Amino acid sequence: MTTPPATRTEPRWHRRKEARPGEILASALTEFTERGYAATRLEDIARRAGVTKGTMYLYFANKEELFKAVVREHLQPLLAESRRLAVDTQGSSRDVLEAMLRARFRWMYETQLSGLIKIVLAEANAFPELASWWQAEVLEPSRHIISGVIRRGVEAGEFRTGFDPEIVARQAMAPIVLAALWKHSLLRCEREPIDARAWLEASLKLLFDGIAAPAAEGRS
Amino acid sequence: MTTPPATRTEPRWHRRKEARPGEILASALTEFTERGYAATRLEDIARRAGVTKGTMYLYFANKEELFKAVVREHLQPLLAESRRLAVDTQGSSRDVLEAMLRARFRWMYETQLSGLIKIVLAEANAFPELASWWQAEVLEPSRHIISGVIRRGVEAGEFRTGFDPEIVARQAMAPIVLAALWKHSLLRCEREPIDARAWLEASLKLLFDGIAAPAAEGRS
Amino acid sequence: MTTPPATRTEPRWHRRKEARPGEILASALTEFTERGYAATRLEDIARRAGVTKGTMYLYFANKEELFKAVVREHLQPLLAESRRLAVDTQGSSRDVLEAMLRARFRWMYETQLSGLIKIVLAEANAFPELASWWQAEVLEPSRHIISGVIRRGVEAGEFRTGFDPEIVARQAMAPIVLAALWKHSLLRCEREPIDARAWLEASLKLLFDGIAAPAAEGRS
Amino acid sequence: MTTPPATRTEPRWHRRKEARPGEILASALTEFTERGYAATRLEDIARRAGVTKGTMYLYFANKEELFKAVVREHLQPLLAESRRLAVDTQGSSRDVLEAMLRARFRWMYETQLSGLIKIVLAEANAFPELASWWQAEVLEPSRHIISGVIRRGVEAGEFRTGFDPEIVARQAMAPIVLAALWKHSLLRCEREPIDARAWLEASLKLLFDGIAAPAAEGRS
DNA sequence: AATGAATGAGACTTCATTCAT
DNA sequence: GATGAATGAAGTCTCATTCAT
Repeated sequence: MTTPPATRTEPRWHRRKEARPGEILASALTEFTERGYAATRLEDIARRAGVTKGTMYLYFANKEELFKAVVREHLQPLLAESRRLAVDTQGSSRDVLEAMLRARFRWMYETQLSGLIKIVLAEANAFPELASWWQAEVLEPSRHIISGVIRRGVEAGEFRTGFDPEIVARQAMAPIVLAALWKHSLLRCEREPIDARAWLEASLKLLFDGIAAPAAEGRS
Repeated sequence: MTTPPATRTEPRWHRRKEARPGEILASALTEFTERGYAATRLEDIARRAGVTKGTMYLYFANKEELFKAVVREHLQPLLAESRRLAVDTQGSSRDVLEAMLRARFRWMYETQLSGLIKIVLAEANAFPELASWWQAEVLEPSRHIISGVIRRGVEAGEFRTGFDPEIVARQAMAPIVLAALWKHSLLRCEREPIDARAWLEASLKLLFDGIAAPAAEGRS
Repeated sequence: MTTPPATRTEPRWHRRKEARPGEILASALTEFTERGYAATRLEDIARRAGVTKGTMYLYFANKEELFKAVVREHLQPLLAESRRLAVDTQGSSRDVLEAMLRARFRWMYETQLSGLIKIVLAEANAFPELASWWQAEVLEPSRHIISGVIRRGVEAGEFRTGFDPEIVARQAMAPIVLAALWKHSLLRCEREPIDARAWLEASLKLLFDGIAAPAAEGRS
Repeated sequence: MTTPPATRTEPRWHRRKEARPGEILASALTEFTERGYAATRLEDIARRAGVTKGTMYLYFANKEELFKAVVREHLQPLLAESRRLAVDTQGSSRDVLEAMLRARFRWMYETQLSGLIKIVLAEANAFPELASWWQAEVLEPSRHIISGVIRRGVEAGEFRTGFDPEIVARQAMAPIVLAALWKHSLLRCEREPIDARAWLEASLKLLFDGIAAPAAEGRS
């Protein structure tokens, strides 16, 4: 009547069914980031997730759908977070921009989003619809928000004129995106890897020194 | 008048021993850049090069060796060019740095080196020895030269103190590297792609406004 | 009434984990014996075993490992049998030797070991480690046991002196080995194939007439 | 008039055209013996013969024809020799038989015919027509001649009755054939290889002791 | 006559996918 | 729901064969 006594002493299979897809997705993100789409074997993903190959087909139609789900699902909560970042800050444009970029750094570099960035860049040609979607959902909103803040700073006389805010926004994002890509590629080959946060801070300083209106000069 | 219908007018192949390896390498660079190492089929490379699969094995031992040869061979002439860039310039540190960065843009973005950058980033985990080599041969020398110019500018009182030249060098290279990566990934998905050169120019301006010594202020 | 035409009555495959390796090994022995290592296609082995190519890789890493496993696995039980043959007999040296050679004939000619003999001879150059192993595990023990019996027969005055027992042992084994090789090569081309057992019996007689001590003369 | 001075100083290509097929056949015999038909690459044969792959097609239609030519051509002179062996001897049946077997040993073991024996055994299934031919041209005549001598010895009262001469002939040839096979397979793996000639002599002694008529007893 | 670059059929091997258990 | 044995399409690689030079 009761569960047999000796067999099945390990509860691994007791994991909630609902947890499975998430575990697979997490495992898949790691593997896809590490090896790229084509070179990743479903068996590797399965092993890391603690399941067998067959199980994955209970949750995802095939490799391609799994891949898309990885991007989609990992991005979802991050997008929500992103939208919150846009409105939460107060103060001078510089303060807002600084807070926003630091938040984005935490968001894009320190989380698994960094892996997603690498994936999307590496697989953009194989999955153009994913790349388009990333453009539309992630990059353009991001740049739009940042350039908006810059534009307001210029209008308020806080920032210098003569720059295209769109391009300043790209340059502001550059160290964040590059650091994320580095983290999953060349970082492990570097003999004296620099601290990404130091890189961010230095480039923030550089940025603000560059765009500060002349009147605002004089601080560090 | 018209070409005779049945007779074999074009031979199935030609003896082109000297030209072949180069054609194959060029084809391979394109394909590897486009699809990544694992997803590229040797037959695709062969077709683009105008040969058959078997021919490639006359020149390269296997897929991996072909891949390494692609990186090695395409980089060689570019490295020579790079060394020349380091010494050719005269004038103020700003002028030298500006010339240097513009040259690097031409060198890294406008040539096939842009594809190599994408390849190395995407395959760094699969080919760590290649990534290490890229670090040692390309990135570190690059950064070293640029940070050297910056350091001299600081010593000459032309550039502001208070920045780590190594990090400024990274930030200076950022738009170039990012533009190169973009070119082979998201660019084709962008609805309103920006001009990479405009991006470079804007970021140069931003950079120099950021690092110019206060006395040097006042120009655009 | 008859089997339904369209419905899948026999499944494409069955789960037969325990039985598979043995079936594949049996099939492989036949094919390798028939065609030699290089000329045997994995697909032929698979078809004979009733599986597909891919299945074989579930059990054997590659063709070479499969080949080695064929030799190793088929030999194992035969070696055990061989060791038993060495001790089971009683009586005069002649009786012991006769029983031993007849047993070896049954063991080497009438079983699949005959195929192994041909394989090892044919592939000795391609797989020297296998040949060495065969030497050490099969031939040398075999000869050692047989020459031991001969030596004892000589000491007991039953066999003539003046022969090197090692060489007599070789000659005693010769018809057995040759018959085994014949069985898998020229036999099927022979117009009037002789009976291998008759060959054995005649050569036994010849042998014993040759080595019998003069005192023992007088019988058939 | 004279040969051009600087170019073509090496006379390798000067070899008589008529020598080419022979060189290729010799090289092919070695390679086929060593590796077997399927595993031998035409390029290996070509290299050993000092020519290129293409050249071989000037003399042989394809790999299979080359293989058959190897067997045919190497056998031709040996068959002539064989026919001579049959008639050249005089004396007692024993002397004739002994001379004949020693000649066959020289003929089959000490020449390249030993390689042919191995080839034919190993490839009998792949080239049954070759095997049949070998049977008809080599083995059966051989056995017929030898059993004829034995038969005459029996009729002359020199050899014992009660043996099938055909089978005695097989046993008489056994050490020769086995030694030839050994030479091209297991010999190189043997730790203490025996001398094939000693093996022959011992087995001759054994044979004659076995078949000698009782009256003829008494010698070593 | 000789070469050797080029070919392409065919082998080995991998791995996404299926499905009886 | 989960498994993992089995599949077979597709990729890498080899090598017998061809043919312009």
